[in-house]
Amino acid sequence: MNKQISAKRVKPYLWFSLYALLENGAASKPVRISTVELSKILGGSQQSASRHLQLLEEMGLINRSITPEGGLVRITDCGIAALTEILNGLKRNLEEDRTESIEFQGVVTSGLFEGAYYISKEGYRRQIIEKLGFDPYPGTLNLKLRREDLKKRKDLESLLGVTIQGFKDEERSFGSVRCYPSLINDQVEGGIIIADRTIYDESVLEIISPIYLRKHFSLKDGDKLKVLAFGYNRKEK
Amino acid sequence: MNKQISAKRVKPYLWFSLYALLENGAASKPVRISTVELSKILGGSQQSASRHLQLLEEMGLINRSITPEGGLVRITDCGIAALTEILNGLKRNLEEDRTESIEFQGVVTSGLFEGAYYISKEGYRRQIIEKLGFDPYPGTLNLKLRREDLKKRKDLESLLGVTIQGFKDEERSFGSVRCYPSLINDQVEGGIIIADRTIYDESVLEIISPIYLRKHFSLKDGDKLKVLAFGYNRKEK
DNA sequence: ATTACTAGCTGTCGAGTAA
DNA sequence: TTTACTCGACAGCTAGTAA
Repeated sequence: MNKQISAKRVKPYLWFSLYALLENGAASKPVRISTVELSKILGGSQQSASRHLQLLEEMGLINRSITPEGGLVRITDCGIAALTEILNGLKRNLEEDRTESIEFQGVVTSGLFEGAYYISKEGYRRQIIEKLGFDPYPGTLNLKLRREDLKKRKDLESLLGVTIQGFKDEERSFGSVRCYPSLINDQVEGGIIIADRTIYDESVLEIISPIYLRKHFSLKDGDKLKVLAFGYNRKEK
Repeated sequence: MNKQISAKRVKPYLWFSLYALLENGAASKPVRISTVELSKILGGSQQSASRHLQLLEEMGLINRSITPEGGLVRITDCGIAALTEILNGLKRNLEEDRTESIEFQGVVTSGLFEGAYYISKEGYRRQIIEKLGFDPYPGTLNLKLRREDLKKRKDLESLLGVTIQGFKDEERSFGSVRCYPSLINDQVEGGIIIADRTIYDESVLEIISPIYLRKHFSLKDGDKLKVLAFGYNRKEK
């Protein structure tokens, strides 16, 4: 992903051309589409379709390789971002409040063993009991996500979770974190913790649970684990 | 909702103006917004914003009442439809496969007592046992939805459910139906049946369950019932 | 068959301005 | 302050055509 082009910077007519490509499956894989075909879809001329493709490519929103049988077009990550921006805007404003679940898979890794310190703070613990409905084991399990699940983490963060308020004790202050109720390996309840200012990289999920997960599932570093997280769309009415 | 204007007929630049209005909360309630304010949001001139509003109104996508303090703008059902069309397109193509839950509330009504006939057909029963995981009580419960839940029914239908295939017996043929696994009154598992060619009006949900719900909850016609239905976004990858 | 250039047309934009 | 008109400028469109 190069320079991020906000969807707002993409002119409306080009955005709709990009959308037409999306509708024709150019998101995940390159798609064979001629300028004549695209013009039919857009309801314009072949010349305009051609120009749109040139401009979209120039802006880095699509990749193409042109052959005599028609161009091979694929939307870039940057293009997907421009589309997703509008998707999120529409969802925010049009969708009812619903719960959604997102499934993650990853492998167990060792963290910095700081989790225990934070979780055992009464300020956090009390809220977890109250809002998540369980008394957390004093420690967190770190899950390194598969590459293909990185995008899902962003999806999860775009959902509403349970907010655990920050607080102060004698020594220092602790920031707010969000928590998404989760089901671990289809079996154990728990939660995913997302700190608003995280010290972890985005490919690691921090998991809490009422029980000691490493022991319960006999987990060693590198073992696979599945986590099903729940969040809400935000309500706007 | 008058003549249905497909989002495809709305010119890109007008669609984006409509989207800007949505982002500013003009979906559910009228919103006070002057042409100067709108022009700032759109990054254009006051004159263009004014023209866009005129055109959107002409097309029936918004309603306005103009006052000296700035116009009061509300997006019409038709306008919402034009926005939703794009939302659904984006969702279909960008979203991962996730389960979503939708909650319905309604009151128990008497149906035509045909449910028992259909459910007891082995062709349906076997599939329900296999795909839903329970042996259905031979009958359906009809739930008359609240007005505000009618839209949710469409949301539910836009999700993927479990398909119960049609079949033939000696006498006649039976059509396919879709079923959405559900939780009734937070307690009993069951499913919502949506026939592809329904004889019921859209404000009535047909519910199946392994138990006789009327007896279990001591239900009389007019009693309230809550149903939480689960469906999947369609996968496109 | 393709894509994409040039030329000329059309429609959108925005400054000025009226109501 | 508003909204919205007129009209000159030009962005984006299409037809014709080249490669």
